[in-house]
Amino acid sequence: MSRIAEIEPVDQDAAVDLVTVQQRVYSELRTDILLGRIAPGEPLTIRGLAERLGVSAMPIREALRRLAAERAVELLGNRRIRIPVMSPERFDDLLAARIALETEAASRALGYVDDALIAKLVEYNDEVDEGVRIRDYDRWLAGNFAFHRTLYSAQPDSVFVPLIESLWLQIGPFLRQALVYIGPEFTVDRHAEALDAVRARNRMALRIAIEADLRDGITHIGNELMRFNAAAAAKDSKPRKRG
Amino acid sequence: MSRIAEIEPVDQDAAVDLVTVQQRVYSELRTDILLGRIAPGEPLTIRGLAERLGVSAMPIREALRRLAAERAVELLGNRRIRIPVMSPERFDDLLAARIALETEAASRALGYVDDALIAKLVEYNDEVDEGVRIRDYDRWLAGNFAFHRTLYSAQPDSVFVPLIESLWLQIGPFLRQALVYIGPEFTVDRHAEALDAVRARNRMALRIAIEADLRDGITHIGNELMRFNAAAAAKDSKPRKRG
DNA sequence: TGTCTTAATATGTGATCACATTATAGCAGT
DNA sequence: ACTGCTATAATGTGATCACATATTAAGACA
Repeated sequence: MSRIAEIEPVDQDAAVDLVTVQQRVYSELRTDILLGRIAPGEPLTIRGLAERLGVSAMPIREALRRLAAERAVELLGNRRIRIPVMSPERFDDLLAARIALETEAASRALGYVDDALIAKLVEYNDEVDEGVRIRDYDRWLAGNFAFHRTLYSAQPDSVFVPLIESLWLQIGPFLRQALVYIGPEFTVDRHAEALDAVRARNRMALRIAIEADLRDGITHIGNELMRFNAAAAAKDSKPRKRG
Repeated sequence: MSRIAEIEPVDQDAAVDLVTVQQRVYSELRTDILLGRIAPGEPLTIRGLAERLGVSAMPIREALRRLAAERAVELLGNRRIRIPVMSPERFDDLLAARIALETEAASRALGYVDDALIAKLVEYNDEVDEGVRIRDYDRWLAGNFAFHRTLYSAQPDSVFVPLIESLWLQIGPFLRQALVYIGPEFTVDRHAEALDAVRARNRMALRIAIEADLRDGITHIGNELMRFNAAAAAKDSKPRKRG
């Protein structure tokens, strides 16, 4: 590397400066899906996304390939890509998988938590409450996921976290829809109990709190699926569009 | 579609005729990793694989991107790709994740099993035994995975199966190494107990059998990790090569 | 007005090329 | 022999183009 090149600041003007374009695209699409900014069943196209994000097709292709492997998007095979649709059976499966993985991940992460991490958990929990207060769905969802991810990620290089995040990506778009449908003030969580269990380093109590958090918080939302889908089916005949 | 095109058999001469080149490449690499034909830590290159499989770089790139999302390969970031290496902590994590997911998946699939599926399970179990008898590692590994996958896949469109297979891909290369190291005749499984539980439609017994199968069969192998890695570390100073 | 056929458009896939950056081999200096 | 520098080779990333095929729009016929 020459001395002249040091003058150039390697073009890190953007706020998020990930090393490759594809990582930025992936990160962006991933957040959109996780927070449900893209609706279930919504079609995506490589060229459309490329134009919208101002990049060529290559980074989009590789980002979508990765998201497809995580089941965040669906490659239909007839040259069509979309966000997967939710069904009662799939929702039940996703909840069961979340409980199985997240209770175990929490239990195994417990040995690594310190006061600094607990402080972050409290912070994210406050974000969730704030999201409910001002009806900010993005903040509610992001805070919720951050709370859980921070806990599980206490264990370094966990194999659980990528699997769990794949489940979140699958449930995110529907969760957002359901959340808007029922309103955030009717949500419930067991974060306080989980925090107590974490502080007491009580493994069993933590498992119970996590399972209760998912079951109460999610099934409550998920039970609205049938009537929600019924309502959606009524207007399903009308076509939709989005770049 | 014109009538003339019907004469052309759409070029399905190959035994495995998946619709896209990338699917064939993915399937091929995936099998190689799952059965441990590629060793942990082994480097891969796009151009090398492209030449070896007789295709261009594009299908390789997309297949590797997908495999990376499944944690079957590792993108180091310094323009280097490799099969992930195993560590005692990661092995312990993988086993715990397998138990958490596979016991639940088995339990949930139990309601869908019929006699035809049980017959297939018996068949795959025979494959495992045959693999032990003639010391065929590929057959042993493939039979084992087929046994479990067939059981879990009894439930249609399971969200568990892709997650579980990601874990298999992560454990495959090491499992093969360990298997060669200790010899297949020292392996144990609890497939018979699992089959009994399946036939009796006994959920709890099935969960216990699956957990025992994984714990006894895998930890026994995994406990050899330390001395195996110690032996490998001795010759690690010598450089390796492979296309 | 509805349905089948046909033309036009759009889309994912694959191939090839250019490029920045990294690793590796070669080589001098001590 | 060993270390540090240099030049060469190799690698992943991104861009652009061609192509087969699926979808959609248009139109003809009844």
